[in-house]
Amino acid sequence: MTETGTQTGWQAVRDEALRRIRARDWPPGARIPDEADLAAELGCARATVNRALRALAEDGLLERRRKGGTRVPLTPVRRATFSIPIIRQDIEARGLTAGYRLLADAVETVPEAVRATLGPNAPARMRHVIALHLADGAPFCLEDRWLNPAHAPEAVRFDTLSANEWLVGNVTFAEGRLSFGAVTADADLAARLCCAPGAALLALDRRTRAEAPITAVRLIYAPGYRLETVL
Amino acid sequence: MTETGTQTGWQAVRDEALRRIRARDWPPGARIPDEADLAAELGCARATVNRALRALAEDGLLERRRKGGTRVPLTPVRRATFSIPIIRQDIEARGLTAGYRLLADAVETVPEAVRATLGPNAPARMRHVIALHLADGAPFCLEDRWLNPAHAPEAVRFDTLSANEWLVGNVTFAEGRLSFGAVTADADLAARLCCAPGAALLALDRRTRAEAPITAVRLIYAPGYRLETVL
DNA sequence: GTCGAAAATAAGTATATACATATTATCGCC
DNA sequence: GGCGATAATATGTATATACTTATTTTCGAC
Repeated sequence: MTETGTQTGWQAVRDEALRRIRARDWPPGARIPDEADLAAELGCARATVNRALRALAEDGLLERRRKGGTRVPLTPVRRATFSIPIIRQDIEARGLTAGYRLLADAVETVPEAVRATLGPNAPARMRHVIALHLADGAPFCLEDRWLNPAHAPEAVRFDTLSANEWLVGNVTFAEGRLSFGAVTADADLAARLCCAPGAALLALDRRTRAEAPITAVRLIYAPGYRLETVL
Repeated sequence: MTETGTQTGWQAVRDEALRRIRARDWPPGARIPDEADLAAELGCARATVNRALRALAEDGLLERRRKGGTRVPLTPVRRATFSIPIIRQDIEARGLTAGYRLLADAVETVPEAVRATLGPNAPARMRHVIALHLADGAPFCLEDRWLNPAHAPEAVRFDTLSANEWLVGNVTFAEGRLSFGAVTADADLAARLCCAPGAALLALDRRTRAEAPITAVRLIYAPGYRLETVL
């Protein structure tokens, strides 16, 4: 089929499907024509339709089942994808100069609250690395990290390069979990992030592992930090 | 090529590529073998390799360029995908009973702070809908929404069905933005969410539009709410 | 009407072939 | 060494054909 603008065939099919969903030609709950029929109607290959509809299913806008066909869900679960860069690049992308200050780095016994989140094969003692990331000299986020010495022996120093950045370049993980929540700045946290005690701060928790845990980190952002994406 | 377990060929190729990235067979910054070479090595079609590597690129783990080939990025920008269900289903997925209470619904002049976020063709007056979502009778989140009457005329009532849910079933959008951050509970918010004033709360903002804005909503979650995903 | 088995079907995938296109490398000229 | 043009290349996409597989429907026995 002919393209419009720079769109490729499968993207044009996807957008036509979106248009039909939006116009309620295909209302919520409805089963849509199968791939072969759509291909005939739109003058393209079944594989092209498949590619287009799979993309919409990945975004949560369609539900697909072999034999069962493709439906517009009654209550779609929309998917939102956020980009998670390394901290320095997050800062630089905001047009700011990134700074870094290592605050602590010692092997310590892992507190039970952290240990409980690590999963199987967790070591009893890990490196506890605390660092402050600055944007144009002002606190941007605090990195509070437990790090498996098996993956980052003490010879690896985080005096100038953050653990956040070192890990990305040196360790790849098999599984990871990411979560966000809000925390209240206590006096210590407020001092480090230069904000009022009691301020609401966004906290990002990430745990990664291979056969054993690699790291558990909490990034606590200065007030006002927001994660954004397009839907 | 032969599959392992229930994995299909392209998934097996993807996982082999991940294994090589993880093992640093393909270190950060390295250009990896091109698709035709990998296809020959792995005993499958180039299209199969293409499918596998595109998936990794979509996750931010590889960078691809026509002619330039495929590289492991020096500093990958990992992508994290969150599922955004309707609020009632978010509650029910936690094994809790969803409740709903409409607190306010009136056409009002849109405050400048909200209006500024709406983009072109924003109406001066919109429905301001405030509702509380309950989980097992306890406040779960507050829905503070500005809604374009062109998309939801006043005849549409939100006494028992939330705007959040009604919109999903009745209006599809062309563009949307999603962001979240942390806010501090003031006295009013604390009363509604049954938490202490000063508590840190996760706030999720969503704006959707077609030719004109559809809605701008802020969901403010009770303390402890976390957005989670796997990496 | 229920149940298990079999058939049918629609999506999921694999491949080969071909073409498109965004880059990167090379070349000739200055 | 720089520049613009050209060639080369590796990914991106389209198609046809075939096969796989997860469902859904149908069927026959009871």
